This record gives sequence, structure tokens and C-alpha cells, in this order.
Amino acid sequence: MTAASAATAPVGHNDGVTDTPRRGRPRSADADEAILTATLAVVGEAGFRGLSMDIVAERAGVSKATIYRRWPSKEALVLEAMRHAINPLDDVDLGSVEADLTTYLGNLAERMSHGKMSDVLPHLIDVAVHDPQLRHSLDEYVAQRRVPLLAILRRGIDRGEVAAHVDPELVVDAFVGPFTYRRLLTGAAIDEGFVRELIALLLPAIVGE
Amino acid sequence: MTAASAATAPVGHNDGVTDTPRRGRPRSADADEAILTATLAVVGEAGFRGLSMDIVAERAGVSKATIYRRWPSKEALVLEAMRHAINPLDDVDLGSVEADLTTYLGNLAERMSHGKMSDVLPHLIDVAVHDPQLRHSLDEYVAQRRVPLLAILRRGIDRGEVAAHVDPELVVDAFVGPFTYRRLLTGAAIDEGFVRELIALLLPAIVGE
Amino acid sequence: MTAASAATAPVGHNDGVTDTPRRGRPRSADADEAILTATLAVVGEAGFRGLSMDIVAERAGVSKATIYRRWPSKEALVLEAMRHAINPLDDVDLGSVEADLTTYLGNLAERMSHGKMSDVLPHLIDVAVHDPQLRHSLDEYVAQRRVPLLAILRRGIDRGEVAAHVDPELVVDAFVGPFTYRRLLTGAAIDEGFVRELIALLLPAIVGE
Amino acid sequence: MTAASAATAPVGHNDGVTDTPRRGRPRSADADEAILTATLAVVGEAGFRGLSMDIVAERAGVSKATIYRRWPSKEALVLEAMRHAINPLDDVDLGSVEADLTTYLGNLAERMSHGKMSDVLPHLIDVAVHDPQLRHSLDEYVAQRRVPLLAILRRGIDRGEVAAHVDPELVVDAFVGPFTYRRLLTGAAIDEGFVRELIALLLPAIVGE
DNA sequence: GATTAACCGAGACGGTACGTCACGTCTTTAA
DNA sequence: TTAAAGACGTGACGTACCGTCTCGGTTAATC
Repeated sequence: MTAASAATAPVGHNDGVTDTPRRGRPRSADADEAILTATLAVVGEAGFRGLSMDIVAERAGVSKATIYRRWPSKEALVLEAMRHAINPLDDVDLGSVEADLTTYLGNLAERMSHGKMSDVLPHLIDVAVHDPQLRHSLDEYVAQRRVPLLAILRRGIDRGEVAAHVDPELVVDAFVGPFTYRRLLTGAAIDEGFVRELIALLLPAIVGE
Repeated sequence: MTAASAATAPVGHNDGVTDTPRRGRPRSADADEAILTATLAVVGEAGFRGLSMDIVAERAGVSKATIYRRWPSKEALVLEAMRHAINPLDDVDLGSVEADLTTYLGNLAERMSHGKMSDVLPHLIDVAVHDPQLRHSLDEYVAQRRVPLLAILRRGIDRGEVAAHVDPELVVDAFVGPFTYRRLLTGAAIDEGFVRELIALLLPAIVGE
Repeated sequence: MTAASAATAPVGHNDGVTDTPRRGRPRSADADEAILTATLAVVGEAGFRGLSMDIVAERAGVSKATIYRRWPSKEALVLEAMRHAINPLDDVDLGSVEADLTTYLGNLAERMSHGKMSDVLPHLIDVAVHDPQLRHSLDEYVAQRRVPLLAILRRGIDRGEVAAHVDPELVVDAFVGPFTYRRLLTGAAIDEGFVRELIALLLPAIVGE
Repeated sequence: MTAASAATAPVGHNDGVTDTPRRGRPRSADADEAILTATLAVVGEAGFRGLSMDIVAERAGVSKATIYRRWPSKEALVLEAMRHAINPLDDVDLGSVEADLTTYLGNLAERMSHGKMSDVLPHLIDVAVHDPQLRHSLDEYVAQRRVPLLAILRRGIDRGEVAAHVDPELVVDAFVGPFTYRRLLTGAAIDEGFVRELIALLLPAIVGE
């Protein structure tokens, strides 16, 4: 866990090596686990709207104070729970940018359409607008998901497949932006056809001539 | 006002000409105005989070029942208030797709960065996920903003500037998607440079060769 | 209900005749009744310690907000409930001060020993020390109970049984004081014998010679 | 310290001489002192209501466990703190019952009106109703204060000033009762005039004729 | 000198109740 | 019939104490 991510990590935890000797009764790792698990369960069943701190506390067999000792808000808790649960999309390397993009974006499309967490993101976005701390954590979470895509592009540049002057960050925005735009705003389908057409549109713009 | 938009329009309004003559005390147009104005004022000052129906009622000098008689929920009210306030971006026609895009996207960038309503959208998105009615209204609102962009592209195709096989809807997604992606998720800057680079990246992909 | 007693009466009630015409939905008299009844029931069953606002609310079929709209604190509520429940000790007039005192103090002794409310008073006293508003209400409540005793003494003075120079208020203190002292502090018995002895001690001190 | 008082004395203390020699680290006398001092300070500043175990612990530079190792409850702690602080009213012997009573009751009046602990007693009374252990300790504390008064009366009987058939215990109740009654219930003044009048009323009833 | 047992501070823990807030509905009187 | 006023049930909020329970570490008396 990086220093940056500490924003939403359990407050006051000491994951470092030999800082201060840690006085008092240590935080219960069981409680951490139980709270995050309960949070995921409740969000999965009742959605974000149906999630209350009281319910999480009850399900986790934990008092509310124990939750608030770790996370300052419901949203921070949920964000942490998401980190806890998500296995990142693996990087893929099939030898060509087109194949890699097709695979990776196909997986992403699948997740955004049917993932159980898909209704949580909008809420987090909403809250993050007003809460810089949460915004930071959300950024970081998002950045994590960009990494494989950046890798694909950089390999493409190395291989000469992609023009050297192309800014990979911008291209990632160009690929991922339409996904979130459809998901959050237009509600248009995010399916295989969409992925294919998007690649067909953008790929020519980045290949080296 | 279209039929579709009736979802969030004041309930039971009689916009027709000579339906039933309506008995009893008529709805106060002043109240409509006062409620929407108060809503905008409060959202502007305190953000969406600081907006409560009680506060709006007090500010508007109106009872809560009067609000609920017109709109079914807080979100419907806010969406209506946004429609009420926003003047759409005018279509532009400078003779070339590149010039049109630069102008239109430049204006959009300006608005998304500094508009006073910029923090309302995330909240509406959040709510729209769970409320199909509101989702519909939001779609419509979004569609309105796509219209000028579609017009630019279609004129480009007509002039032969843009390849005929290009799907204008997809291209709109490709242009607007990165804007919302940055605004809502990464928090990256949406400025003149971004607009310029995005156009530089995408334009070659749509021009007829 | 006197003006003075308004201190703990439901806040904002208008028991007057034709003040302001009272706008808005009026307070529910049913709720008043249900709350006070539930309060008495819970205090009777679980004692003051076992009384929580949540429990009262549930038992009364009422929301906590509805209770807090009427009374500012648990103690004010309980005091009001006591007023609501208690039928005052009737004045007695048997023709002689001794007989009257014996009867009245006998009743009082019975109540203080076995009354179900007997454990509430100590708590109210405790709180009243810090809350002037409640103190006032408690004073008034206490004063009510002194009235019959004062009447007995004044009749005695009128009949020449009691010396004219005697201060009835002081004598009431002298009679009632030992009762509360035993009840609250020493825990000594408050029985028939005690009443008899106390009268035997004090009566000679107040009779006219 | 008597056996009876052990109820609220530090639990497990070994005040005896040569019981078991006690192994392990002995209790810190400093901690005892610091806790009691802090308790008195906080009660003095914030009243009983503002007293929490956490605050006492912090002020005393002590952990809560250290407090609970000594006293089983907040009330037991406070009662002990009161014992610790209060120097009993000395017995007086001026040669006449009237003079003795005037002096002793005058002092008592002064204390009850202005003593810093004057608001603690009501709370202890409240708690004692439900806690037999504490009730016992409170009785004992009260009894202590009755002793000088009993002595005055017994000397009066010995000297023939007071009628032999008078029950001193009852007379003490008759004198002290009105004090506590005013203090706790009516809120009436407890001043020199009150003392004078009370003596004027009761003294004739107890003198031997 | 090593062991042992009770102590110490810090502070986390489950629990319970608090008093507040906002929601969307309902019930008055007045227009 | 609509209006303003405001009470209503519901349900969640975040806080504050309670008294208990670990922690790592300390301090004597015993072995």
C-alpha cells in the first residue's frame, strides 16, 4: 500500500515497519475484514441506497464506533471495500496492439455492463466532487485501471506499431472516455460491436505510417 | 416541451390550449418561478449536499406540499431547475469541421470547468442510475447537447470533408467521452490544450482520404 | 393550567382562548396522550434507568421527533407524565388538627413507601439541580402537595387550635421534611409509628396555650 | 475505615496489617490521589453531568482500567471522592442546647447553601435508590453527620435541659429533615432566619417542663 | 539474578442511547 | 382546489459514554 493510498485506508493504521512502537490495544484485523466483507455483501444485496452504517455494523458484528474509528464516511468505506474486492484486469500481451486492445476493452465492457459494483461508482463520483480526500482515493483507483492500457500502448510504441509522437495518456482518455460516457450519461449499449467500432475508428489515428 | 420531458415537468400542468377548464384555485405561476429560482440559488451556494426541500420551501416562501404537488422528488426538481437555467450552446458554422469543432469543444470545455452547475451533474447521474424516469430525462438533456456536434459532423460529411462511412454518433462519443471522463473520474484539466490535442488525435481518423 | 406550569407543558401549545388563530396542522392530542401513557408504563416497569426515548417512542407509536417537539428532555417528559397521572391527596377536614394531620400524613407515608413513582423523584431532583426550568416545574409540583397541609393548619389557626403566631409554611416544612429526609437519605421506615411520634413531637409546639 | 465502608473503598486494597503479603507490583498511591483529585476538580467545574470516566482518566493521567480496578462505578468513585474531601463538622459544646443547636445548624446551613459539593448529593441520592451497596455507603456518610447533633441532644438530656422521654433520633430527623427538604425540593432559602425560626419552633417541644 | 504476578498507560471493543436532520405525507385554516 | 404552515412516521446520522478487553512495558516480592 502506497503512502498516497493511505487516504482511505483505516485511519491511524501503521503498516510501516518500525515507526512508533504502537501503544494501546491494536486494531482488530478481524474487525477490518468483517466490516469490509459486510459492506460488500450489503452493497451487493441492497445497493448503495440500501447501505446504512447501522446495517453494516450489525452484519459485521461490530459497533458503529469501530467503523468510524477506521473510515470517516460511508463513501470512504465503500471505496476501500471496492479496492479490497477487486481483482484488477490483468495486462495482456498478444503481440499486437489491436489484439491487446480488443481483449482488454472487451473485458472492460463486460465488467462495466454487468459488474455488481457498477451502481456504486456513480455515487462515489457524486461524493468525490465535494470531498477532496475521497477524490484523491478515487483518482488513484481509476489510475490503477489505466495502467494495463498504458502498457499496451507503450509496447506498441516500442515495437513501432504506434507512432512515437502519440501521447499515451491522451489515447487512454480517448478509449476509456466513451465507455464511461455511455455508462454514466447516455445509457447506450457497451457491447462487443461498440468495442470493435471504437477500435476501428481510433486505431488508424495512432498507428505509425 | 416535448412529451418525453413531461417526466420531470410540473405534474398536472395544463400546457394544452382548451382541455377541461380546470376548477378550483389555479396553480400559482409565481410559485413555480420562486421554487426554481430558490433551488438554483441554494444549489449555487451550498451545493447539492446542502440542498433540502425544507430550505427551498423557506427560501421560496412556499410550503413543501406546493413543491411536491409539482415535482415528485428532489432530483426531478433540480433537473427541472437546470433546464430552466441553461441556455444551450449555439450551433456554429465556420465552414470547416476543424474550426467548428475547435469552437464548440472550446466552449464546452469552458463550461465544464467553470460552470456553476458543474457539481450538480454528478449527483443527477447517481440518482439516475436508480430512477428510470429521471434517467430518461437526463438522457434527453444530454441528447440536446449532442445535437450541435452531430450537425457539425453531418455538414462535414456533406461537404466531403469527413469520410462518408463514419458513424457520427460514435464520433460524438469519441469527442465528448474524454471530456466527461476527465471531469468525473480523473480530474485532469479540461483546457484549450486538451481540446487542441484531442482534435489533432481524432480528426485524421475521420477525414475522407 | 397556569402560566407558570407552561414550563414543562408541551412546548408551543396554545391553551389560551383566542390568541393567534393557529396555523398549520395542530399537534395531535392522541400523540400527547400516547406519549404520557407510554412514559408512565415504561417507568413503572423498568424504572427511570430503563426509560429511553426510543422505547417511549416505540410504545407510544410515535416518532422521537414528535416527543422532542413537545418536551425538551427526558426529565421534563417524566415530570409532565407524573402531573398527568397523579390524583392529588384530597384535603380532609375531620374537625381537629390532630385528626387531620394523622389522616393526611398517614396517606402521604403510604404513598412515599409504596407508590410506583417513588423512585422517579430522586432522579428528578438530581436533574432539577442543574436545570432551572425543570426546577421551577418541580417546585410547583411540590407546592401543590403542600396545599392541603397548609389548609389544615390555617383551619386550626382559625379555630384557635393552633397558635396565631405560628408560620404555617415553616410548620409544613417541619412535618414534611422528615418524611423526605428518611425517604431520600437515611432510608429509615416511614410507617404509622413514625407518623404518630412525629405528630406527638410537633403538635405541642404549635398549639395555642 | 470500617468494614461497612469497604463498599466504596478501593477494591482489593489490603488495609489490614499482616494478611497475605501481596505479590506483584503494588497499587500506586499516586494514582489513588490523582484520581480522587481529578474527580473533585471535574465535578467542581462541570458538575456531575459533565463528569465522565474518560475525562477523569485523562485529567488524572491515568488509564480507565486503573480507575475501575479501584472503584466499581462512577458513583462509587464520586462518593469516595466526597469522603476524601469533606472535613466533618466538629461537635460543639457551649453549655446549652439552644446555643449548640444554633451553632451547629448555622454551620450546616452555610454548607448546604454554598458548599461546592452541594450539587453532588442529589445525584448520589438518585443512584443510591437503585444500588443497595451505594445506598449503604451513603447511609453511613449521612449517619456521620448526625452524630454531633445526637451528642448535643444527649448532653441536653443528661443536663435535664431536654425531656428524658424524647427520642433523639426522631428529633434529629425533625431538625435536619427541613434542611434537606428545602435544599432538594422546595428550593426555599436555608439561612440564618430559617435556622432561628426552626429552633424557636422545635425547642419548646423537647425541653423538659 | 531470574521469575512471577500484579500493576501501569494507552486505546480499541461491543453496546446503548442520545438528539438532530431530511424525507415525503398528512391535516389544519384561509383564500 | 390550491395555498402556507407545520405536525407526522420513518429511518439514518455521527457522537458520547459506559465498562471491558488487549497490548507492550514496569515494578516489586519471591524463588
